Amino acid sequence: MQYWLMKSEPDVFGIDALARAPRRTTGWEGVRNYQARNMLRDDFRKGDRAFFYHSSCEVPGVAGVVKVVREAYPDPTQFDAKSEYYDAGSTREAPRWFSVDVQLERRIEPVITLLELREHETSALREMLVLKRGNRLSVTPLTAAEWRCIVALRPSVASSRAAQSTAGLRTRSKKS
DNA sequence: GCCAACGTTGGC
DNA sequence: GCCAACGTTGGC
Repeated sequence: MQYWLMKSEPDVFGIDALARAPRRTTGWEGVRNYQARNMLRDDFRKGDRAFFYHSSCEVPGVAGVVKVVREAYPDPTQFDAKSEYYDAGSTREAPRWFSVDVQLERRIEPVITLLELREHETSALREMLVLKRGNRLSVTPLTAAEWRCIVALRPSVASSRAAQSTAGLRTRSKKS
Protein backbone atom coordinates (compact mmCIF):
# COMPACT_ATOMS: atom_id res chain seq x y z
CA MET A 1 0.00 0.00 0.00
CA GLN A 2 1.15 3.50 -0.88
CA TYR A 3 0.73 6.74 1.02
CA TRP A 4 -0.02 10.14 -0.50
CA LEU A 5 -0.74 13.73 0.29
CA MET A 6 -3.46 15.46 -1.72
CA LYS A 7 -3.89 19.22 -1.68
CA SER A 8 -7.18 21.02 -1.91
CA GLU A 9 -8.24 24.57 -1.23
CA PRO A 10 -10.94 24.50 1.45
CA ASP A 11 -12.64 27.50 -0.16
CA VAL A 12 -13.14 25.36 -3.26
CA PHE A 13 -13.49 21.89 -1.76
CA GLY A 14 -12.50 21.22 1.83
CA ILE A 15 -12.89 18.49 4.40
CA ASP A 16 -16.39 19.73 5.32
CA ALA A 17 -17.57 19.35 1.73
CA LEU A 18 -16.10 15.86 1.59
CA ALA A 19 -17.79 14.90 4.86
CA ARG A 20 -21.15 15.97 3.42
CA ALA A 21 -20.67 14.26 0.04
CA PRO A 22 -22.63 11.09 -0.75
CA ARG A 23 -20.77 8.09 0.72
CA ARG A 24 -18.20 10.70 1.88
CA THR A 25 -16.63 10.10 -1.50
CA THR A 26 -15.44 12.45 -4.25
CA GLY A 27 -13.76 12.28 -7.62
CA TRP A 28 -10.39 14.02 -7.45
CA GLU A 29 -10.95 16.24 -10.47
CA GLY A 30 -9.15 19.14 -12.04
CA VAL A 31 -5.54 18.03 -11.74
CA ARG A 32 -3.80 19.66 -14.72
CA ASN A 33 -0.17 18.95 -14.09
CA TYR A 34 1.53 16.11 -15.94
CA GLN A 35 3.63 14.86 -13.06
CA ALA A 36 0.59 14.69 -10.80
CA ARG A 37 -1.46 13.17 -13.63
CA ASN A 38 1.09 10.40 -14.03
CA MET A 39 0.89 9.49 -10.38
CA LEU A 40 -2.91 9.48 -10.37
CA ARG A 41 -3.02 7.40 -13.54
CA ASP A 42 -0.18 4.97 -12.92
CA ASP A 43 0.50 4.72 -9.21
CA PHE A 44 -2.70 5.22 -7.24
CA ARG A 45 -4.14 1.90 -6.10
CA LYS A 46 -7.37 0.98 -4.43
CA GLY A 47 -6.76 0.91 -0.68
CA ASP A 48 -3.95 3.47 -0.75
CA ARG A 49 -4.26 6.10 1.97
CA ALA A 50 -3.80 9.83 1.58
CA PHE A 51 -3.76 12.88 3.77
CA PHE A 52 -6.32 15.49 2.80
CA TYR A 53 -4.33 18.72 2.96
CA HIS A 54 -5.81 22.20 3.10
CA SER A 55 -3.77 24.72 1.09
CA SER A 56 -4.05 28.42 0.29
CA CYS A 57 -6.05 29.16 3.39
CA GLU A 58 -5.77 30.62 6.87
CA VAL A 59 -4.53 27.43 8.51
CA PRO A 60 -2.82 25.20 5.96
CA GLY A 61 -2.40 21.62 7.12
CA VAL A 62 -3.57 18.04 7.22
CA ALA A 63 -7.31 17.88 7.85
CA GLY A 64 -8.11 14.22 7.34
CA VAL A 65 -7.32 10.77 6.03
CA VAL A 66 -8.87 9.49 2.82
CA LYS A 67 -8.83 6.11 1.15
CA VAL A 68 -8.56 5.48 -2.59
CA VAL A 69 -11.76 3.65 -3.54
CA ARG A 70 -11.54 3.83 -7.33
CA GLU A 71 -8.45 3.78 -9.52
CA ALA A 72 -7.78 6.07 -12.46
CA TYR A 73 -10.50 6.94 -14.95
CA PRO A 74 -10.74 9.88 -17.38
CA ASP A 75 -11.47 13.12 -15.54
CA PRO A 76 -14.95 14.04 -16.81
CA THR A 77 -14.37 17.79 -16.39
CA GLN A 78 -11.89 17.82 -19.29
CA PHE A 79 -14.80 17.12 -21.70
CA ASP A 80 -17.18 19.66 -20.16
CA ALA A 81 -17.01 22.92 -22.11
CA LYS A 82 -18.63 24.72 -19.19
CA SER A 83 -16.10 23.53 -16.67
CA GLU A 84 -13.12 25.65 -15.70
CA TYR A 85 -11.10 22.47 -16.18
CA TYR A 86 -12.25 21.99 -19.77
CA ASP A 87 -9.46 20.96 -22.15
CA ALA A 88 -10.34 21.38 -25.81
CA GLY A 89 -7.22 19.44 -26.76
CA SER A 90 -8.31 16.24 -25.03
CA THR A 91 -10.47 13.53 -26.63
CA ARG A 92 -12.46 10.62 -25.24
CA GLU A 93 -10.36 8.27 -27.36
CA ALA A 94 -7.15 9.64 -25.86
CA PRO A 95 -7.98 11.41 -22.61
CA ARG A 96 -5.27 13.60 -21.24
CA TRP A 97 -6.36 13.92 -17.59
CA PHE A 98 -7.36 11.36 -14.98
CA SER A 99 -9.19 11.22 -11.68
CA VAL A 100 -9.40 8.78 -8.82
CA ASP A 101 -12.15 8.52 -6.21
CA VAL A 102 -11.33 8.99 -2.56
CA GLN A 103 -13.46 8.38 0.50
CA LEU A 104 -13.11 10.19 3.80
CA GLU A 105 -11.90 7.76 6.40
CA ARG A 106 -11.52 10.15 9.32
CA ARG A 107 -11.04 13.77 10.09
CA ILE A 108 -7.97 14.94 11.93
CA GLU A 109 -8.97 17.41 14.59
CA PRO A 110 -7.50 19.78 15.25
CA VAL A 111 -5.87 20.07 11.84
CA ILE A 112 -2.15 19.22 11.84
CA THR A 113 -0.87 22.58 10.76
CA LEU A 114 1.93 23.27 8.35
CA LEU A 115 3.76 24.94 11.24
CA GLU A 116 3.51 21.72 13.20
CA LEU A 117 4.82 19.71 10.27
CA ARG A 118 7.71 22.16 9.95
CA GLU A 119 8.84 21.28 13.46
CA HIS A 120 9.97 17.98 11.94
CA GLU A 121 11.36 19.26 8.68
CA THR A 122 14.94 18.78 9.76
CA SER A 123 14.37 15.24 10.98
CA ALA A 124 11.58 12.79 10.23
CA LEU A 125 9.99 14.91 7.50
CA ARG A 126 13.20 16.10 5.86
CA GLU A 127 12.22 14.80 2.44
CA MET A 128 8.57 15.68 2.53
CA LEU A 129 7.79 17.52 -0.69
CA VAL A 130 5.00 19.67 0.61
CA LEU A 131 7.45 21.32 3.02
CA LYS A 132 9.85 22.26 0.26
CA ARG A 133 9.84 25.76 -1.06
CA GLY A 134 7.92 26.28 -4.20
CA ASN A 135 6.40 22.84 -4.26
CA ARG A 136 3.35 23.08 -6.46
CA LEU A 137 2.43 19.45 -6.97
CA SER A 138 -1.13 18.84 -5.88
CA VAL A 139 -0.45 15.16 -5.29
CA THR A 140 2.74 13.89 -3.66
CA PRO A 141 3.91 10.49 -2.39
CA LEU A 142 4.80 9.91 1.25
CA THR A 143 6.96 7.22 2.76
CA ALA A 144 5.52 4.92 5.42
CA ALA A 145 7.87 6.56 7.93
CA GLU A 146 6.56 10.02 7.09
CA TRP A 147 2.99 8.76 7.35
CA ARG A 148 3.64 7.25 10.78
CA CYS A 149 5.34 10.42 11.99
CA ILE A 150 2.39 12.58 11.00
CA VAL A 151 -0.25 10.18 12.33
CA ALA A 152 1.63 10.12 15.64
CA LEU A 153 1.09 13.88 16.00
CA ARG A 154 -2.55 13.12 16.91
CA PRO A 155 -2.36 10.20 19.36
CA SER A 156 -6.06 10.48 20.19
CA VAL A 157 -7.02 9.20 16.75
CA ALA A 158 -8.48 5.91 17.99
CA SER A 159 -11.17 7.53 20.13
CA SER A 160 -12.04 10.25 17.60
CA ARG A 161 -12.38 7.58 14.91
CA ALA A 162 -14.96 5.75 17.00
CA ALA A 163 -16.85 8.97 17.70
CA GLN A 164 -16.91 9.79 14.01
CA SER A 165 -18.19 6.48 12.77
CA THR A 166 -21.08 6.89 15.17
CA ALA A 167 -21.70 10.37 13.80
CA GLY A 168 -21.52 8.96 10.28
CA LEU A 169 -24.18 6.37 11.04
CA ARG A 170 -26.46 9.02 12.46
CA THR A 171 -26.08 11.14 9.34
CA ARG A 172 -26.79 8.22 7.09
CA SER A 173 -29.88 7.06 8.96
CA LYS A 174 -31.31 10.57 8.81
CA LYS A 175 -31.11 10.50 5.03
CA SER A 176 -32.70 7.08 4.51
C1' DG B 1 15.63 22.83 -28.81
C1' DC B 2 16.63 27.14 -26.36
C1' DC B 3 15.02 30.55 -23.36
C1' DA B 4 12.49 34.72 -22.05
C1' DA B 5 7.96 35.97 -20.84
C1' DC B 6 4.08 34.83 -18.61
C1' DG B 7 0.72 32.63 -15.50
C1' DT B 8 -0.20 30.06 -11.41
C1' DT B 9 0.63 28.34 -6.89
C1' DG B 10 0.84 28.90 -2.14
C1' DG B 11 2.98 30.48 2.12
C1' DC B 12 3.40 34.48 4.56
C1' DG C 1 -0.98 41.90 -1.56
C1' DC C 2 3.77 40.31 -2.08
C1' DC C 3 7.04 37.41 -3.88
C1' DA C 4 9.66 33.14 -4.85
C1' DA C 5 9.34 29.05 -7.40
C1' DC C 6 8.27 26.57 -11.15
C1' DG C 7 5.52 24.82 -15.27
C1' DT C 8 4.02 26.22 -19.79
C1' DT C 9 4.06 28.79 -23.95
C1' DG C 10 5.70 30.58 -28.09
C1' DG C 11 9.08 33.04 -30.97
C1' DC C 12 13.19 32.12 -33.09
